[in-house]
Amino acid sequence: MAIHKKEEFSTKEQHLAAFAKAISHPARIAILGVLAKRNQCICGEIVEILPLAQSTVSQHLKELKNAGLIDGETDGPRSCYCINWKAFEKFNAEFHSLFEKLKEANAKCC
Amino acid sequence: MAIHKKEEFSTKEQHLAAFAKAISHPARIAILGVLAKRNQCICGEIVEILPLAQSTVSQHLKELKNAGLIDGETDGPRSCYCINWKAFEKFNAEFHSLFEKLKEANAKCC
DNA sequence: TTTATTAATCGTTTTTATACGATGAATATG
DNA sequence: CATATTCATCGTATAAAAACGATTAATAAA
Repeated sequence: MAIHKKEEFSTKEQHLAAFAKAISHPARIAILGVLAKRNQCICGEIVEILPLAQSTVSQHLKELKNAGLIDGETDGPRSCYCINWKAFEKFNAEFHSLFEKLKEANAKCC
Repeated sequence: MAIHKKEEFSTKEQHLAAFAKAISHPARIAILGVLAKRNQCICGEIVEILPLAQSTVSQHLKELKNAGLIDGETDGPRSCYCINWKAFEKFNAEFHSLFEKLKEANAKCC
């Protein structure tokens, strides 16, 4: 990609795109599902459920955390994760708002 | 990535992830904005607006089309694109449903 | 204190994404 | 018919993502 051009778009577009990227892998959607069902759980439990190696799961968790969708805190030698519902809600609203704004813009023009 | 593991997740997870990937780049979100505002337009118009080369825009359009989010048909030497609102609505509903299901699963457990 | 458990990080490999210029095919215009 | 316009595709380069095994750091247990 020689040069990244992502910076040349609006903050809103970048923000929404980053969120979309966070959930653009089935493993990460599956992780959110596990966390929702159990409210919170440690990395090892997720590794047992997903068909992925421990290091790979850890990577996906890191990305979800960077995107703000989950929180994680250490509990002894373990790491306990849970969904950040507030952030998730906010992202959900943002996405819905994109859809509504597109429809609105379209209605104005036609 | 040695081996792809995406296939080992559920169809629903794969489907939603693919949709998220389609809108996971600011350029593609911007393209949707342009299409919504003008209802339909040709590739060249989008190229004039975005800070990207013609071939790059064409690639992004192809991805949006593959994801089903836009339709495109040739009009002489031009290619005219527009948003596939039905598909977009469906994806929007699917995404919203993910959020609701996560909340529901979480409510059951706590 | 030694040992085991847990998970993050490192290093590496392979695949995919992003971006561009150049080419080519199709159609429109002179 | 020759030329110009438009855009998709090709080839290429670089960056990022995805996956794994191995290592390491931290804590718990023996």
